[in-house]
Amino acid sequence: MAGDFLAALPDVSNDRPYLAASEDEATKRVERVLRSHRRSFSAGTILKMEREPCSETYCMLDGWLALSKSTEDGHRQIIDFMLPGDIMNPASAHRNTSAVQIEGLSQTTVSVIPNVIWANLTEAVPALKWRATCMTASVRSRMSERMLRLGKGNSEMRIAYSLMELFLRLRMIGKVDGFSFQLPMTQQQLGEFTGLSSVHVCRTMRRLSDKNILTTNGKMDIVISDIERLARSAGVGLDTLANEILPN
Amino acid sequence: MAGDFLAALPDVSNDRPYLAASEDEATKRVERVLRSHRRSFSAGTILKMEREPCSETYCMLDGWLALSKSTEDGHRQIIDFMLPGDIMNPASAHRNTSAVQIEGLSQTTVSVIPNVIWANLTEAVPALKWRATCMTASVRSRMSERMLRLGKGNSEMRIAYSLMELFLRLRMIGKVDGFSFQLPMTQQQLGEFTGLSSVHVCRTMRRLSDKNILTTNGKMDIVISDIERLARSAGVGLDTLANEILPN
DNA sequence: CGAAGGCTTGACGGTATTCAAGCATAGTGG
DNA sequence: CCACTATGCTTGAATACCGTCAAGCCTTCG
Repeated sequence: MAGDFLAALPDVSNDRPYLAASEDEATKRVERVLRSHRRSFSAGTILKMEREPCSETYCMLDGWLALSKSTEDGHRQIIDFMLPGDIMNPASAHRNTSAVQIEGLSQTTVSVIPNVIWANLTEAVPALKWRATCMTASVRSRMSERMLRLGKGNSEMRIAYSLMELFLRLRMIGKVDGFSFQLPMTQQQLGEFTGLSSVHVCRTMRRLSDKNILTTNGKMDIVISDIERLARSAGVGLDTLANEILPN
Repeated sequence: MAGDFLAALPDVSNDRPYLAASEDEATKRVERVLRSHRRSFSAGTILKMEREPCSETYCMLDGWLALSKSTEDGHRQIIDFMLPGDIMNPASAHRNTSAVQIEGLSQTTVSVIPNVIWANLTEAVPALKWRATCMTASVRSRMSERMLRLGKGNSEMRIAYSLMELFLRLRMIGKVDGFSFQLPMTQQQLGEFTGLSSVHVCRTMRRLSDKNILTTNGKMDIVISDIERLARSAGVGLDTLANEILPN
């Protein structure tokens, strides 16, 4: 499991000459910390509410989490999804409360690591710190892309972009089979991600389906049948987007 | 100038026992680096284009910057504004290109510090590193709040929220006089920030003005006359928002 | 004084929301 | 095995919100 957090890393030792412990020892230490703070949650569990005290860093081991915020009148916006290998600190600027609600979309395994321990760990394992830095940039990049489409895109662009983003992220962690993948969420939740009503998500996906850009079976099993046109609908090139939002 | 980046800091030495150089020496070193990389730009200057190579960290000394992304058909979304005291690294996940376009909205002074130098500096001055961490959380928090409103809010909520956010940020750096402040941007640009057309920005601000919530003079000089009702329109409490988005 | 840029207002049309009803599927208990 | 329910997807109709187009006005600057 811990391997997930170190294996995919670029060789950092060349350009960042930290005084690292030996590779093996670092790996073991990371593994130990991840294991000892490991917790599992079933789908639908709310791990943290908005503004609840929070001083932990979350390392995703398996499953999906949704980070969301809600208005007083009950509307909800999903800010981001967390997938295996992702690292997240949900703290607001005040540093001791969570800026978002954290909810499991599926059976989920997470290491919830107190910030003090996390700080020590990243000090000791530069590769992990580097990974966290890349993650921060990755989150910011994809949030920016989504903001652009929330502000200026129509429903087709929003849905197409979201599917592209999730496809790329899932592909990186080996969770797609060719061009098909499954999203553990309802159309309602995809709407909360894209800023659309569930009804309009349905209509928009049908339109994409009618254009033979993708196929669905009504259970959020997606097959992209024309990635080029999907990318065009999303308003971004596949490789361009991959470079921008995937941590390297 | 450098004082701006250290003065407002919380006393970190208590809960984060880094081996810090003496206060004075650290301050001098930060001042030296900031000064030697200082650059000034006039309003309208584009400092960086989207996807342009970028390996620098930006420390705002004076003025306003807008970070934006554009669609192929020419629509633009302003992702965030940078104000004096802010620290930003515009890198995408790929780490060597900028995820956003950077443009000056006013006469601006910035220290543009190569990442290697920045890394050394923050290693040597823990207070600065802590500030950068707070800035990261602050940016993420306010982006989340804005995403919520881009996705689920109407024009009044978007405008009201944006004015609240900018009011709070400006107040923190001493740029408001009571409840009045100036925004160095056109209604077109405020629309690019809120995901609205300039025409609708105009109408919405007029509506807020008709309700006696604020007054404008058509030159982006804003006076908030009823902060409580502005907060209600924005869908957030003033203090709640301050806690969430202002670095402490 | 003329030109340029930005604000304002009206009219119109398009996109997305809401409300409502019907359908399909999976799970439950008799 | 079969109602029965709950949940989510689908589709239609009516409505609301916002964008676009267009014209007029004001201010600033050369």
